[in-house]
Amino acid sequence: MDDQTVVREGLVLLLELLPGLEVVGAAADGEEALRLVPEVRPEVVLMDLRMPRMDGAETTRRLKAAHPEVEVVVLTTYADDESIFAALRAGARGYLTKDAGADEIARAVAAVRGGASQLDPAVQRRLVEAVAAAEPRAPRAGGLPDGLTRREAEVLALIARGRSNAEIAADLVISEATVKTHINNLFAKAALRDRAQAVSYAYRHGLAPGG
Amino acid sequence: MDDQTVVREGLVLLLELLPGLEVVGAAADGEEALRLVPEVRPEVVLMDLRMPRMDGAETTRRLKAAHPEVEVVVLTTYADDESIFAALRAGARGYLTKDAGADEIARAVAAVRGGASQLDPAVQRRLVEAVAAAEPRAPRAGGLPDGLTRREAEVLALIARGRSNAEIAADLVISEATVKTHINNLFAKAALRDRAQAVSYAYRHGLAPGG
DNA sequence: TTCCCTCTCCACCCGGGGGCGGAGCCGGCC
DNA sequence: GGCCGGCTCCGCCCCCGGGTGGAGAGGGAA
Repeated sequence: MDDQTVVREGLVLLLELLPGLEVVGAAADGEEALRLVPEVRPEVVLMDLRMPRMDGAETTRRLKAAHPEVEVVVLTTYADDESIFAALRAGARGYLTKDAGADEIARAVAAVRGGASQLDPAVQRRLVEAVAAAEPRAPRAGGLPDGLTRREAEVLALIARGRSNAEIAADLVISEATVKTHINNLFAKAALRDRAQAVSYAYRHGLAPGG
Repeated sequence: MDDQTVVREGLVLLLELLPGLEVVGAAADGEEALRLVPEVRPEVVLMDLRMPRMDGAETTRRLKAAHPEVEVVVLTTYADDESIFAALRAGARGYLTKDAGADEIARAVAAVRGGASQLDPAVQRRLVEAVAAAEPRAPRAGGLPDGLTRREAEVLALIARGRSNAEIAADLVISEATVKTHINNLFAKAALRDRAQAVSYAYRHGLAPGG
């Protein structure tokens, strides 16, 4: 799918030449694509990101919602992080730039049909770095930092959830005075000044609920 | 680098046959590799993950710490999530399984030398799915949530760093009154009650420095 | 020009948060 | 038995943080 007619028709011709690959349809924009897919039942959709009326990411999202079995390979000129992650989150499983040759397109299509992926090498690098930069997610089980007790960690988790002392007291069914004691103790142990720093500490050590 | 002598020597022979690729050394385990690298100054290191004495991830971590310019491509039989993410977090920029052909190894080496990556297709799929499943990390450049202004986001980032109002005022070279104004505005926009909730908000939206 | 938004600053109020000292209870360890 | 650490609670003090209302300067858009 591509909004530039010349590009699209050239691409169709190119793809028809490839063995093991059959072009069942072509669309000029997202809305046309969504109409076309139920008719022609493709296994794989090649998707441009920049299109009029509905962009590729949104089209991909709707396409996967309606037809989860259809695999989407993005084929676009842009390879910025924004586009890449938006497309992949929308459900695309391949991502090629338009300087990819016909053989690379064929490999990518074959890969997604086989449950794998074939991405542009630069995109692969972006993903590698995104994964490498992701937090190593501290193990939830045991091992509290700085000698915090279970109760203190529990209070800390509630602080990280934005609860006030009174709310924490209600949550744990203890008095507010006790909450303050726990807080003072954990502040001393973790060298924290106030609850704002405590929230940050909780996130960095994986003690925040869902963080 | 590989601990099985036969495998290692066979690999060396294979790689020597590839154009544009020169084998400058081979090691049986991580410690030997760390000794060898400063001597032979490789551009790219092929790394097995399962090795005696020091595993590939740890070796990669130390190698990148001592020689950040050296690129590491993992070449292993295992492609479970655990191994993949551990290796990439350790600093590897390529990941191949041992059913990769010589040409794929050559492509991977060339890719990392060129600042890109060439991963095993199955590994690519794992990364794509990891990224797709990851929380929609708000884009750092532009696109602030809930209509926050740049200044408000700046103040928020400092709050998330645990700074007091007075410290934030000093950091931004404005009065504390202005800081309080920004804070009140961003609290209203983001529906926050206090700075503890603000820190949590900052982390969830990727506005916290390093979070 | 006019209007709106952003950024800047002021004064006032007050309630929650944080510091400090002290205390009792319980269970585990020496 | 004695001791220690965790959990519970109390009172007191004080200041930072947050709410409100108001105001002026500068810039961009209509």
